[in-house]
Amino acid sequence: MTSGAIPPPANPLTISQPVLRFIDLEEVGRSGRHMTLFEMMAHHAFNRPDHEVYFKERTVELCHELLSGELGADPRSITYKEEVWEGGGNLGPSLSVGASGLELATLVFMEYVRNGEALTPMPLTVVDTGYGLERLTWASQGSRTAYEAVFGAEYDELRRTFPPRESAILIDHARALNFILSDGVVPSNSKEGYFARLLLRRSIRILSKVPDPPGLLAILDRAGRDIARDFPEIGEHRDDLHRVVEAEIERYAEAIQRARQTIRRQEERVRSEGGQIGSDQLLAWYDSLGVPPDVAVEELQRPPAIPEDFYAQVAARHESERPTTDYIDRTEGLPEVPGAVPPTEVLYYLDPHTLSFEGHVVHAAGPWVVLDRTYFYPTGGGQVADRGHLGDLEVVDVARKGPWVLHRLERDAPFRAGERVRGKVDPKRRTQLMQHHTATHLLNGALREILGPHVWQAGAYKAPESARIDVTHYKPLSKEELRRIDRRVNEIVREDRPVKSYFESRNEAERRFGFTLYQGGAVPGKELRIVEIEGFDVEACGGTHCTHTSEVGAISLLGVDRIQDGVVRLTYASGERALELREEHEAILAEAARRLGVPVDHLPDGIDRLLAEVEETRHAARAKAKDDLSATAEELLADPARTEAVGGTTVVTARLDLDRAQLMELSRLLGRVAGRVAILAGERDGRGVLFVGSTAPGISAASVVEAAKAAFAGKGGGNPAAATAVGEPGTPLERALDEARRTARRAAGP
RNA sequence: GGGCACGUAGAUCAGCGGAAGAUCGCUGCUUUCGCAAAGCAGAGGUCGGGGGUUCAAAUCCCCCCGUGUCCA
Repeated sequence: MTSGAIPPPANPLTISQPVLRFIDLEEVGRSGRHMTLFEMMAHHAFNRPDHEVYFKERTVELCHELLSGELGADPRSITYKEEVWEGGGNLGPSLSVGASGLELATLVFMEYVRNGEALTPMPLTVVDTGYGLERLTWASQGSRTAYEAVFGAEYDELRRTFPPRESAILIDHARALNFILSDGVVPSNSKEGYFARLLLRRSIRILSKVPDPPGLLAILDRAGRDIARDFPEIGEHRDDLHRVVEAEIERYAEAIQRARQTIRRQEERVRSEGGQIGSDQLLAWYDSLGVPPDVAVEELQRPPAIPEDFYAQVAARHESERPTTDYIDRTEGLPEVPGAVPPTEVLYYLDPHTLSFEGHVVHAAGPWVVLDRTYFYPTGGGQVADRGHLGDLEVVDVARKGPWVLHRLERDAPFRAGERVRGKVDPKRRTQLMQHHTATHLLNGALREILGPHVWQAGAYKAPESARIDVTHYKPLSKEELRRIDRRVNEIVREDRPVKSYFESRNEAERRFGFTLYQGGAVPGKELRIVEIEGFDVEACGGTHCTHTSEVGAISLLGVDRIQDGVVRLTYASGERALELREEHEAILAEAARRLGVPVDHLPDGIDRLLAEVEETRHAARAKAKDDLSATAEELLADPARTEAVGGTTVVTARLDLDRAQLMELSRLLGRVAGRVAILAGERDGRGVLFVGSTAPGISAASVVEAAKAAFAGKGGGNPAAATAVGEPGTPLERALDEARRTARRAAGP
């Protein structure tokens, strides 16, 4: 709007909107004036050379009239401080307006565009103002802090239990939470969800510090009551908001519970090693376990002092982090189109059923072709592009760039500008995409209906093979919820409701359907394309859709994932593709049943039997291996050539055709009786392996191996009970074995 | 989006380069009219997945996956 690309909805324009501000979070309750949420009122003017609305003088005049006239401020107390404002590449002078030292408004006059160091005048100048409603309220009442003026009785009520700062934080957070939670934000560990979590957990912490505290839900309700008059959805979503908050309370309690346990164990370990918990450990616990320092200290027997600047130190821990922005440029790889090329008339919006058409080539470069009109749908809104043919050539991709639709052909386009060309959209693919897109809207509607109004689309993707929708939700979907969602969407399909796609003015659409229209994100423009599934779901959407729900065909849910904290993904297919998948699945089941030799309906039992059999076989094999080794052990002990008694120690020496693990097991069996030394040799990949086990007191297996390993250039080691070494290929393993035996004998000898 | 912590038996966790453990739960036996309880015995593990280093990896390194948490 400031650049003039999009016309303002009105000129002059007034707006009033709630604004969330998190950077001053620590100041809330402390400064007496900061809040996480406030109402910002504004009046704007967009001055074109041919149409001057108003600029500096009139703006100041209007502001002054409001403050001194309408609101009755003493004109002598009103101050104007001149500053330079810069933002979004634009800059200009600004005035900070205050009364009796309190800043009430900012008046910005955008005049210049910055290009590096150079400033060029803007094609249109803009008046941008901001008046803080809460500040005006405060100024008009003259109370000690803004909280008393703004929150009134709700604040006073909390003051009976809490100190001023805590009372202010509680009521401030409760008001902000009412807004963000009823706006579809679900508490989570990233992005806006984290702000919701932060506000909730800060509130819970404050409440937990007093005995018998008021309930968080009650505080939220009280804070929401007033604003629900202007924002009715806050009242309407009350029950859903309660469920979201309750889930978060529970989750936090679990996290703290786990953390307490971890803290106790860690202190025990540190103390057993003679150490002590330091304040740096408190920081680490807060960071990784989420446990506030005062809670951690409760668990410790010898707690460190909590640093005064604890939260500043937390911030310092995160200072060196550099957020990388994975900015994806959708127009990357697309060719430049000369500005003189006329924009493409897009016909798929109005008529998704016409798939064969004629158009004129208006631009062609390499494989890319722009037509004057097209029915090809370009990739966008989470729906992949159509395929088909232009003339005899295959269209392999379709993309949108600015006002043009670009068709990419399988090879360089033989067309010249002005040429007439026949386009054919692949009907099977298009039908499937339409079914998946409409199915996505159906799922979105059903999810909101069944899970609650906090559900908001967080992403979607519609391909011919399958489609998926990501929605905000605070816990995993239960089997029962999935079943109900499945039933509900297929019910709407069977009811054959009309799906209407039409254009409507933004204001009118918002008035009729509310902001839930913007499931796919904000859409620019004064006109919106609305896709309305009658009586069920309405969204602003540019995709191609069926005209009746029955055309979608049966929808099969294929999977559900939690893709991140607070976001659930459903994958599904409908129409022909759903049938294909069903056939595939049935074939897999039939084949599995055939291989198991059971009827399909006995498959689970058949698998159980098979698993039991496998288990049994494994058991038997293990037992047999053990028996074999036991037999070997008996043989060795009975063989005078391999077993000798020295003092109270029995030394068993043998070279066997066994691997490392088997040598180890055999040594263990020989060592069942105390006072035995097992010196066993085997081979692996042409290298000699020596394994020594000892249950004889005073004879260390490690020292035996240490003494013997030089004989076969071995590397290895171990502990007093067991040790092993592997030699170089071609070295005499026998010598190592002898050396080990001599060492053991010497150690055992009298 | 980034940092940190954590993934080991059905559950909760210990072990942090040398022969996979504890507690609870489970099964059996002893005891009891029976239950609870106790004692004894036993089953249960590709130590999240994949690479690498090493004579030797649950343990060290790298890459994934999952969970938690803090910060934008």
